Amino acid sequence: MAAPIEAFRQALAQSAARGLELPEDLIPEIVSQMRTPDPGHGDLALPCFTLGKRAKKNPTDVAKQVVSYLADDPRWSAASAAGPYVNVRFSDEALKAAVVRAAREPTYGTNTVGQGRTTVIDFSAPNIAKPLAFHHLRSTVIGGAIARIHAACGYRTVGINYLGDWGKQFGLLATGFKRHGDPARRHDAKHLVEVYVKANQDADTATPRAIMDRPAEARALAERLKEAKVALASAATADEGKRSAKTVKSLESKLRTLRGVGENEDPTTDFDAFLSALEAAALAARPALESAEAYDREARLFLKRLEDGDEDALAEWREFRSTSIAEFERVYARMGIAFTYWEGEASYQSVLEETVQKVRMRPGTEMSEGAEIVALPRKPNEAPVLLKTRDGTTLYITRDIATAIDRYERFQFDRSLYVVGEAQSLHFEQLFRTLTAMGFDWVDRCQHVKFGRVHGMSTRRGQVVFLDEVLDEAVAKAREICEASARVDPGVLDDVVESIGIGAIVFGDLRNPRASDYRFDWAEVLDFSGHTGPYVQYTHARACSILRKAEGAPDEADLDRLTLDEERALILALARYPDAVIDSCNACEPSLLTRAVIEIAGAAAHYLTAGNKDRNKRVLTDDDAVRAARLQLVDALRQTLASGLALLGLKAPESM
RNA sequence: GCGGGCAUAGCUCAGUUGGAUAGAGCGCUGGCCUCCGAAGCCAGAGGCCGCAGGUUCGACUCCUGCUGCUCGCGCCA
Repeated sequence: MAAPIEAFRQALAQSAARGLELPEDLIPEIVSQMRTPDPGHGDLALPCFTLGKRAKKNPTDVAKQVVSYLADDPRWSAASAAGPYVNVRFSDEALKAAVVRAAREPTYGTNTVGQGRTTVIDFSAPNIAKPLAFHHLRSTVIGGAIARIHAACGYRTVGINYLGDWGKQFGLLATGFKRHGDPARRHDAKHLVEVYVKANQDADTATPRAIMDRPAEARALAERLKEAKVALASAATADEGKRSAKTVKSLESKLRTLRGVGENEDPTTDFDAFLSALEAAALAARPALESAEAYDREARLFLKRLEDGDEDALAEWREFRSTSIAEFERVYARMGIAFTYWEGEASYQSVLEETVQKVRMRPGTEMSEGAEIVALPRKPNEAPVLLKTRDGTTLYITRDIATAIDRYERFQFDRSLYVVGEAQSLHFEQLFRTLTAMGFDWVDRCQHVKFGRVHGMSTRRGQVVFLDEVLDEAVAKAREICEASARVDPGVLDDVVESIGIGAIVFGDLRNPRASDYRFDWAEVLDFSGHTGPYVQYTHARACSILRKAEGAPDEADLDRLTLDEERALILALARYPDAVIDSCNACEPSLLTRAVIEIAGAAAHYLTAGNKDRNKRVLTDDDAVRAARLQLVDALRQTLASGLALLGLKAPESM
């Protein structure tokens, strides 16, 4: 299915190139120059600055010339030069012919650019023993959308959920269960999470250790503070003084942050009292550290048993693992997420040693502070790539090297995408660099599809927020509104409110460029007005409602009867949809599609509301021929919104 | 300390890879339900695009410096 706008672009570029006697291979460049102008100017604009350079002519003259080449092409209903810009307007006939019929097909927006090619997408990736939490939302939702979009573009799409199903956290859960677990609730995933949280606290060595380090840290800071104060007193210039003052201030604030609970001494006024308070706390923390270390050892021991193939330990591991997975699947189902494969660290345990060997062969390894690192050139201050700890255990980069190689061997991918937060940029940089150094030429097909953070989600008393509960809250809000409007058949109400509530969350996450951070605000999330998921769903439901009244769109209609400005704007928005699918696929950027869908819904809302004021603009008007054409357009709208929402991971209820 | 990211309307954010008069949602002001769905539509007010330079036909966009916020930085993933 050729994308309508792209066809117009190609035609314009071709006319320009031919007319100016420029080589055909400049066409992609010309196309890339094109812009969607302010609607007052036209439907498509071509700035002629670089084109002028190519033809060695004045851009204003070039624009005039290009316009003259478009004169007898029925594709354009208007073409004009505005200074160095060419503005064209698509002829209504060409536009309608290219869009309305096509958009009524469920295949509208699909294409074949990925035909015969494979994309592997690694996304979501929760840890067994931990809950599917709010912070998994982005990877899950973005990854799911990217996977569906690739499939729509004809790629063979392999979605992999790479579980954190191995490692110390598992030992913590298993050993913690003996102390805190309720045997009757062994298969209750929520209970396992509670146990895990407690076990994690039991074995927390970092906190007591930090408390014990504080006195030394405080002394060092105090020393630096003293120096900074001297520097401040003897500062020769105003600039120097400003810098020193800043240093003093920052050191003082660092000192204050060392202050724990119950220590009210101000380090800047009475340092000795402060220090002795810290020392007392450090002393008191020793037993806590010892017990935490004991629990930690116990957990590591369990992991050792697992690695040695101890059958009892493995049986327990399998049991906990499947309990967790069942819970994950329940939540994924709510969000319409599916994976081709569920894999995990555990399945790569056996190849890790072999992987380390490969790295040792090429590019080689070095020992550093007892750990084995990859021999790679490094930027100053850059952390090395640790292959093995000083205890000889491997780290996650080792596993990622192994999985990357394995995935290439299994799927011969053309793209391998890792939908992981931006915070792990360094890790992926190093992973790809290591793979390159190992001699794999397919590394450039791998991409870290990074996304920004979500700020401001209250972590209720420091605990993680269950994704499930976030969804529930939005669904509850949707129920409230739906019950008030009483428009939905009670038999499907549960499904409908589920679609709307979850849709609001998913759509909200996909609305902005994935790399941007965003602020999570409950008031905003639960407000379904404005350009939200429910807004698009609502528009879809309106279209469905009209089609219901008319008992469907007729098979035949004369599209020339679509003459309203509102109709043209809607058709134009529909026309841009297939390009949005391709663009969002190429850039792995679902927000491009989200925006296109919002544009369509906006144009549709405008059109459908115009009928309130002016009866002649109603879809269900008296003139049969007009009514037939309009019904086809509304059907195209309905279909396109449904397809777009589906690609983004939203359901499209027929009433709400 | 080193490295990355961000700074645009009161708030939350877009800005099509350097193009025309910088947009949207929320909030605010005013209008529209004898109903093709008001979860909607229309109109309006609201901007030193953080600051200072530079690059060129042209800069919110690219470069340099500064300020502020944020994230990451060896044996966790």
